[in-house]
Amino acid sequence: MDNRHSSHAKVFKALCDENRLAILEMLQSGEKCACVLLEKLSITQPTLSHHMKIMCESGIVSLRKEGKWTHYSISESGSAYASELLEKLTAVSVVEVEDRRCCE
Amino acid sequence: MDNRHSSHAKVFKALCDENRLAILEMLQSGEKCACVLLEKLSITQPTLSHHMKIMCESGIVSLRKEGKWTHYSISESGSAYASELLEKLTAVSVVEVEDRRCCE
DNA sequence: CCTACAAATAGATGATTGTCGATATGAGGT
DNA sequence: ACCTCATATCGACAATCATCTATTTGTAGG
Repeated sequence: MDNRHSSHAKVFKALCDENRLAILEMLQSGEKCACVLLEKLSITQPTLSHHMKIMCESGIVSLRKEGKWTHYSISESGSAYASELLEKLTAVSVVEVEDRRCCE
Repeated sequence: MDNRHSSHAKVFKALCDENRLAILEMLQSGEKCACVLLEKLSITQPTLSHHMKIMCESGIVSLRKEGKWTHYSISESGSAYASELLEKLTAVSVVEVEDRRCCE
């Protein structure tokens, strides 16, 4: 339907999986290498890779490549965007309309 | 895995669908009856009912029954909880650890 | 070059989810 | 009691998603 809605949904999809939330929690203490994340989760390497892709594409996580390794961290700008988005989506307009009688 | 993570994921799942975001947008201008929401979306009544259940269970939306009708509105407390949750999940701890060398 | 290792991609599969039509529930009005 | 209308629930189905194994890509060292 609305393209904007599907792009917004993408941001929150990053937060809809238990493993991704666990990853986010680990990243709160700072940048982590994929291999470190991997050894603390009960998932395989391709699955981790898949989750990291989703999180990066949502903007909430960013990555830094260094030789063979990939380091992930929480993107402060991406997180701020997600927070602003959530605030905007749930903001109730002050104008409490009178005639909200709809069907009677 | 962690029960807490799956309960947190539930909150964001409410925001992961285009139709649900469209509904949320409609609710921003105030409480709406299900029938009003229905006529503006290209989905059937059972599908709307399903989406509203998910949104109510997430806490972001609350409902008020009035005779035959059900009126939905954005829950300010539920939204505030979601916002706080997002802030907490993406908060980076100030202690930028030195030895984050992981694998070399 | 060749090997070793980290991460990404491809393809398959089972689970979850969004969607529908059909039916049930529940609340008024006649 | 019965009918009508709004909403919820049921059961089925298709699409999406998380997960796996196998393979490819890419980087660094011998």
